[in-house]
Amino acid sequence: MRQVVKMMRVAMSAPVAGVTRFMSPSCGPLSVLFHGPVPRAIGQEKTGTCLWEVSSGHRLGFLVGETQPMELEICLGGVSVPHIYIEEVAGHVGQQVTLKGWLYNARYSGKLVFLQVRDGSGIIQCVLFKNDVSDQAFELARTLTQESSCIVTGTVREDKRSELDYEIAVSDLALVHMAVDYPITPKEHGVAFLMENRHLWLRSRRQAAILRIRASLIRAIRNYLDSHNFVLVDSPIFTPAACEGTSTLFETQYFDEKAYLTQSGQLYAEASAMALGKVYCFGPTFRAEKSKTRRHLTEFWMVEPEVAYLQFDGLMDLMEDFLCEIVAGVLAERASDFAVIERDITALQRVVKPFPRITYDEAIGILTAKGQPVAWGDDFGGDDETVLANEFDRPVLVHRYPAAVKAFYMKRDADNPKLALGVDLLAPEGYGEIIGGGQREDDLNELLQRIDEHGLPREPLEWYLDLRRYGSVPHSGYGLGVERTVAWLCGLHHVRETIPFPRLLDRLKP
RNA sequence: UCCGGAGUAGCUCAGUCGGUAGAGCGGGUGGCUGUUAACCACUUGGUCGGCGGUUCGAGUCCGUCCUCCGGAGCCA
Repeated sequence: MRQVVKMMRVAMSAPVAGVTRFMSPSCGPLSVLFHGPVPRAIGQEKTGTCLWEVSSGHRLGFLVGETQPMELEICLGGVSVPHIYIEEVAGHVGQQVTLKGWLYNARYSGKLVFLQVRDGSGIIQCVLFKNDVSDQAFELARTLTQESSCIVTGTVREDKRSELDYEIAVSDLALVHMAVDYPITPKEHGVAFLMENRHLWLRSRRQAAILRIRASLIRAIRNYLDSHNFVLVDSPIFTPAACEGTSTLFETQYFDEKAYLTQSGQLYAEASAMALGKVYCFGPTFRAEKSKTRRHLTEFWMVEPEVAYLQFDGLMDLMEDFLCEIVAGVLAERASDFAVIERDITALQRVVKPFPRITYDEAIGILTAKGQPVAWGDDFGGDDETVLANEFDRPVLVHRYPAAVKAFYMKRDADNPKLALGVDLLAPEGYGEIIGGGQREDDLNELLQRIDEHGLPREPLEWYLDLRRYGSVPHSGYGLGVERTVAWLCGLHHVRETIPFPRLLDRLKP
């Protein structure tokens, strides 16, 4: 809280040039309020009022090259007004604070101005009465444009007329930079336009809330794995060749040879698990598939835990416990953001153990009964997953798929070799598969046979086969797609809003 | 890649039967001491996606290309 001990007022008439020095009689912070043209020393060119805080010291010097008159208020020997974030205002009621942010929206009513200011942590309404502030500050408030950066000083007070129950009674306002013709107005816009302006769209209340939820989810994932003694061992982004399946890879030049961007860190995670037991990798993944749906990105983030000596039933237990804890963690941390995006979280609060577990065969039965038959041996489509998920009030685990539709490294079910020990976790409300996992084939000869059946070359997989030559053990793991999970948590129609700068089939910019 | 839809003011859109290019928002000016995507008055603003064709005349009809949107397959 600022406690002004002494105030000096210095009026200067134009033209004044050179260095002006003020000697402070004591140590301590120094606040300077400039009325009129701001000195060049601050790097400003526009007229206005500027709050300049000098951390400590006795001497203040600046260039005055303006041709307009200038007036200074110098507050000496006091404590400067503390800068706080909007999310902290509840703890500063009745106190004078400084907010540093951007203008989100404004309304004017004659001698009264309402500024909605955002600072990344939230949005708060700042009120200026003409009679309570300087003419310069009031004029600035009237002309401040959307997304102009500004510094607000004022008193926090509770007021039910404001959306957040709090508002700032402004005593001073300073311009940092005036924005000109900000493209995204407070009215409605189309998705195409917003995606073109994604770098600015992020500033909107809704997008910021989604990104905070994403960050919270990633933190919850790391917290879970780190606290359960998983070791973070990241997999490479550059990979030498297509090791898995038919998915298209992004090709890039790696000095004198070709390299590909990773489409999964799993094979490397298996090697890491043989070294460190319980591991996970967490990074971007690239798929050059020509997929054009609400569930697909060409670049997305995936966390892939892998555990040595973990077998199939234990894997499903782990997936279940993991998902329950990370969902609960995000709900606890970001309740206000779920409110901002108007997500009804009662469905998310039902994400508790145990999850229903059904076999592929049982899933086929459900789909047939629901009038959406699937031939045995086919994989499920998006609509099939939605029908299955709608049968339950929480995520469902679908396990033991036909081996033919699963990757070469999946271990076969000992009770039925036509089935693979793979499991997908389907999110409720039609969000589909957010986790895919399985027990890995640990027998060298079986694995060689699978590789041949899938028509894959052995040579680039020799290092992977070494894992079955030198102390092979049963092991399992899974991969969770961050964006699909965020889309489900937020109730979004499309994954493109779950990542700051989405990369899609037809979008590489911005 | 396939199927469907759309491109008109900075943004969201309307534009009838082929006959002078429209609205709201935004920007600008003025008004208003409690506004909530504020409101009121005035004002500014156009390569009708590109190219070609039909026609006295094309935003409108035809051809073609481009871009975007939605969906499918594949997958997280």
